[in-house]
Amino acid sequence: MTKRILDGARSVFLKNGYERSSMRNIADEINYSPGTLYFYFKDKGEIFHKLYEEGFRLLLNNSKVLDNVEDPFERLKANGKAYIQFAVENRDYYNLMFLVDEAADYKKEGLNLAGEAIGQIRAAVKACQEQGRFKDMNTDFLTFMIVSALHGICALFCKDRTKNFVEHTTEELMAQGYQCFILMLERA
Amino acid sequence: MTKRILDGARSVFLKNGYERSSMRNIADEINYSPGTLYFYFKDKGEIFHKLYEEGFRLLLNNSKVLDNVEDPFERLKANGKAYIQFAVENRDYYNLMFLVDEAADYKKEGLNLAGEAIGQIRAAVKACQEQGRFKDMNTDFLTFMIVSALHGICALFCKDRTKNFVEHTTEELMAQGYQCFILMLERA
DNA sequence: GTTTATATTGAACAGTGTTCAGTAACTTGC
DNA sequence: GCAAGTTACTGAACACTGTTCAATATAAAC
Repeated sequence: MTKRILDGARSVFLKNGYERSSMRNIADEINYSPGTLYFYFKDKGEIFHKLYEEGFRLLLNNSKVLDNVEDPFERLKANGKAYIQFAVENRDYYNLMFLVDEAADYKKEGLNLAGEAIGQIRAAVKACQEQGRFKDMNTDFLTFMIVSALHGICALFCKDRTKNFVEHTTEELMAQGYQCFILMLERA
Repeated sequence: MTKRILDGARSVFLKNGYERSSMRNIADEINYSPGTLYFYFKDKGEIFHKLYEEGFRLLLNNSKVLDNVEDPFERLKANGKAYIQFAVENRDYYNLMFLVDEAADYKKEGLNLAGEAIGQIRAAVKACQEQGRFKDMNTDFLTFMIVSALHGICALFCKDRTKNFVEHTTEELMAQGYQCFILMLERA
């Protein structure tokens, strides 16, 4: 049962992180012998990739409801907020999706989930421009910049690099830092 | 000779990445027995941390010369540019410094190198504010936002997540994305 | 009931970080 | 010069890692 293995892997990966989880850990979790995992999956990386996909579907489902927001700038703002919220609520998924090297080996093949997520942001940016906002800016570069800012906030959070702002909690930093960013986008 | 070990470790770590480098790899590189490394260093993490420090000194030296730039906003812009340039030219150091979990375990003790780097940005932001710029924004949140944007650009680069912008090269994306960001800061 | 397909095992291989008794090579004191 | 002491270094061993594979058990088909 591949589902049983994935359930075990999810539990172990999201508890200890990818690098610190072993095939034997997963096998023990579901009372399997380590060899059995290789009957259903090519290697550790393939199990990883299934959870990587799972994370993206979660993220994309979260942001799909925001397509209803008509005003493109409001939609852009909501997308960013949802993105950060996803990272906070699913820190371990976020790590798997964006900060584990393993992902790079599988990125090319098949459906491009990261590209789909970026596509949503890009579409909102473009709609903003057609409405008169960000007139003098290149769509791709602006999109990349926005994605970078969002990812930066989440990556600092995921790798525990927020302790240098002693005056504020991590949650406050992320929320208020994002508000700052939005404020700047509004004025640009 | 700790220097000999660090030279070997630097060469191996920066070639294969931290997780994919073994103590035996390092020992082989300098014709030592694996056990010898433990005579000079407590564990793999301690070797890592020495190179982590090395990376920060490199980064801080790069940006120290920018203290001469009198205008605070120009200084801020130059700092960001130098930061991105550092990541491009020292991708593996950047990974070690900001994207390897190991670092978290050593973060607390002694001199806070990351805090020093952030302090420079913060000082420039504050000077900008005293000059009338970013008047209505909180210094810490704005600093965090700027650091996030810079880190986001570099983290996407380091983890090879720039392939979704097929139209442009990675270098172009980083440079132009940063220009976009600067443009927005200018108008805020 | 026998054959065939599917599941599952656990030992084995080469690799990992780490420890440690043993040895070699210098330094010091006389 | 020679013994004592310190420092440097070795390589085997331990428990772990991902992965493979012959052997075995379970289920399905005829």
